[in-house]
Amino acid sequence: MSFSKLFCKNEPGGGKRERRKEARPGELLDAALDLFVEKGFAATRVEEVAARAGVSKGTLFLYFPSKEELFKAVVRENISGRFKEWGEEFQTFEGTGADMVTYCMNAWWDRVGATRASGITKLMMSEATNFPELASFYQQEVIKPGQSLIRRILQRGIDRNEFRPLDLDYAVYSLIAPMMFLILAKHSGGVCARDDIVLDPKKYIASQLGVILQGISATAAPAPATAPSPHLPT
Amino acid sequence: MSFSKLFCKNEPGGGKRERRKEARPGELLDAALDLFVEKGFAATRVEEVAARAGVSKGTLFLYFPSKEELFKAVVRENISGRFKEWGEEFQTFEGTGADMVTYCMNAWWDRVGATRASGITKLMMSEATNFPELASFYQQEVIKPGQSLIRRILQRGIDRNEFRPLDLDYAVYSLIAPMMFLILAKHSGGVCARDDIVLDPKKYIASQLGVILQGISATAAPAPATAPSPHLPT
Amino acid sequence: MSFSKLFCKNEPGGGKRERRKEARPGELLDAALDLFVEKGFAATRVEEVAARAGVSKGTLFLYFPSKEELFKAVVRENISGRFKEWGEEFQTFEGTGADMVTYCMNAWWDRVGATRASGITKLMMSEATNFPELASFYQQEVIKPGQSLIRRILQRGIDRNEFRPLDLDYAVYSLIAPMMFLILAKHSGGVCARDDIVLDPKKYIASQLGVILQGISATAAPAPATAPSPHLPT
Amino acid sequence: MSFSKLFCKNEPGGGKRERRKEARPGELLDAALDLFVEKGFAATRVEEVAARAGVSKGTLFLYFPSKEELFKAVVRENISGRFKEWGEEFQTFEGTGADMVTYCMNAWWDRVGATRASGITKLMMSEATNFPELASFYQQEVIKPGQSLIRRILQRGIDRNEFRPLDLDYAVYSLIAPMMFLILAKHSGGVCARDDIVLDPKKYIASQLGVILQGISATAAPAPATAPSPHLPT
DNA sequence: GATGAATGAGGATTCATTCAT
DNA sequence: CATGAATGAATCCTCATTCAT
Repeated sequence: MSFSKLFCKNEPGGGKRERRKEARPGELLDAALDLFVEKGFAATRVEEVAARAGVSKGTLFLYFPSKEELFKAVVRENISGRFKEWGEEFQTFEGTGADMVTYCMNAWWDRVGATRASGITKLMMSEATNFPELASFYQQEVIKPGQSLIRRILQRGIDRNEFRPLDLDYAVYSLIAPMMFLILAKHSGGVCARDDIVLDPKKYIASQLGVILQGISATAAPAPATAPSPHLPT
Repeated sequence: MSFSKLFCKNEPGGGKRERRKEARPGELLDAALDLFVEKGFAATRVEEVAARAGVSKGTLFLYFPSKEELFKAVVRENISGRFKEWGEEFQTFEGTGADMVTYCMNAWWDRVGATRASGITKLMMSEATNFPELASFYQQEVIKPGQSLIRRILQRGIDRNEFRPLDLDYAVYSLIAPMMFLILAKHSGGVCARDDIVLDPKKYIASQLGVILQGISATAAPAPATAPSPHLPT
Repeated sequence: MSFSKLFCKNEPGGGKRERRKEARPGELLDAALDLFVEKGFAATRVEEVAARAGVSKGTLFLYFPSKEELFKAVVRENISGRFKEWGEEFQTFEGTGADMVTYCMNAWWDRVGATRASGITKLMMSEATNFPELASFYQQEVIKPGQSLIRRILQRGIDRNEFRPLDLDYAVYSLIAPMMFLILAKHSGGVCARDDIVLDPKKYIASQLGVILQGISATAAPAPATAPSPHLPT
Repeated sequence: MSFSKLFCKNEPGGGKRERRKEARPGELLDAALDLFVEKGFAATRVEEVAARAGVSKGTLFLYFPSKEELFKAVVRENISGRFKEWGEEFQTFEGTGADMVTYCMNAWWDRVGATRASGITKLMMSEATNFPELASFYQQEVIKPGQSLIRRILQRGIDRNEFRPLDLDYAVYSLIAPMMFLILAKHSGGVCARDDIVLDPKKYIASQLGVILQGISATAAPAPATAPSPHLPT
């Protein structure tokens, strides 16, 4: 259930003036998302949010009782609760495990990573400790469904003898970490990747897939036992 | 060269008052690191930092002229400029590429990831846009040397025919992303990983290494061509 | 051109809230003038200024970005740039030099000295070294035009053989010093004049004029040569 | 009775180290005088005073229990209680009234105006309202004795038919205002006089005496009746 | 005595929130 | 509904004063 649905009617009817009026909360949420992602919660001023949405400071408080509630609305609004939908998609998926992983990562990028909503990931990272209830919400709505989905994909590949046996509790991160990193790189002003080499998302995903798929393939030679580092100094 | 070294002499000599004088900046930086990492720059109150360091508000300003300078000092202090040292270590490393990668990731975790200094990664992510000059500094001191080191490790493995040919501009992220993710997971209050399944760092690293090393191995069967997703819907 | 004119429209129209909006800067400047003159810049608290203007602390900062800018505005606002206007008045003045001096001093008192704006003189004295740019401004806007005006008045009298020849570089102070003193006496809590004998401004001016006009008169016997003090001890 | 006499023994005996020690309060008073005159009471930091006196902040509080007491000591120390002494000087003065006035003004300048102690005049002007008890003290010690002295000088001249009859309550200011102005000009960073024409104190005094002495002379033609200004506009 | 590290009350400034228009 | 002027709690920072060494 999307928060903005409560306000933003999709019917195109009505004059431009009226549509704007009705669109206010959505515009505020959009503006707030951008600013919260860019500057963080505390460093974002409500007046700036209002200004970017083209309304006055007071108007913001007509729709959101406080800055904190605005923040929560931004997060809730932009959390893709689409995992059930995706789950069903994969239920009927016909193809190899590799296809499925490939499709999954690309779809995630296209539908979430590449959109403004992906900023929520950075936001949650930065603000989780300041908003524990949002963190819980995020756990329930994103982390757990997301991991479940990935587990099922990997399990399917293992069952089909396409992937080698894996400890799924940890293997999921072989898919999650690269995607998370990509999203963060996009929103973190160049402190994740080199700022002098453009990071092309599609190439990045292809590169990661190349490693991961070979890395979990059942047909590939097993990786050498991870020997303890020979002479690790303190 | 560590910032706090300039202040914090280890000799226990001197009376209580004087000894404290020399320990203050270090104590303040430690307290500030924790709080900035936990709450972010703007949401951290200087009085709280001072209290955690066991001093009063005013004392903090005896050592740092402003909250912003305190923040910069925290970042500078905790950025490990140890890449050169590591580079030399690897120069003389005798072992397989896999050993080297294994050693590298474990060493990174032991020396950086597992320490409080790793919080800087989260901090930079959150505050990079608010402190562009720090972001540049981080680029120069961490991102670029870190990537260089990893490139050299991968190149060595390729040259020795241990690793398959890789586009190094992207392959580096196969090592970086998992480590970054681990560090962030540690500092982000459960919004990176499931909060009901303990994420054991060593197991995580082992799992990642298992995938990565098989994934870049020259002897493993090549990963199936990453076919374009068969029926990706808009 | 008065600063407050930019804000304080005289039309009484508008509701209470709106009317106040336009009156605020003027009210704040008035309150600030009084307090700065009475206590000095540093010893005046912005909250006190706001309270005297009948608003809260925050409101002051709606109109002036800082205490210092408030101070500058107070000075600029109250510096009478009326010397050009006065110059023109004197251009067409028909009367003796004595009339002119008499008129000048009385007009100065009535239009500046007797008003609250005269406090600026004390302010500039006290704060000139703390606000060098304001001191320059005061030089340009008050000191130089004022001296020019007086020079022209004296020169006219000399040209008409009403006044004896005078070194104008110093003679101007025979008019300026008494007026300055009067203004300071008004604003300095009794440390210029005896506090048990009321200093009546008009009588003071008449007395000063009596001495000055006879003192510069061409028809009066020349003052005895200012003999070096006969037995000045160290 | 000079305050610093309590501390500053004049005997030159003792080593350099010891003499410095004994001289501390005097050095602090000197430094404080300069800074209070330059910046005002509130804007002067005790640390700056101490630094200028070459001691540490804590040392200042060994000699003066508070910043306010330091300020009072500065004022008391520098208020010349020499009027009685001067009165006796004039008791036996043999010479014309003009000589006496001339001597008086020059002596005032040499003994007070030209010294650093003259800064007290500016200080009292700026701070009188903040330190009412000092203002009273100044009244008793400076204003009243000073005016008495001048009254006696003028009265003597009138009695000897050298000066025309004068309303002494106001005539005193014909001597006081010019001297006060000169002192203020010296301490007010160029906001009293033009900053592009050097104000030579001796020439200034000569010029003022020229006007004043002719202005109060009994032999000079009376100044024209100070006609009310013919057409003073509102 | 002398020092200067430490303190914390006090003051400038910000900004989320309210509310009269 | 929308506005933006007004508010005042919250926060950074200063600096007179204290006190252990």
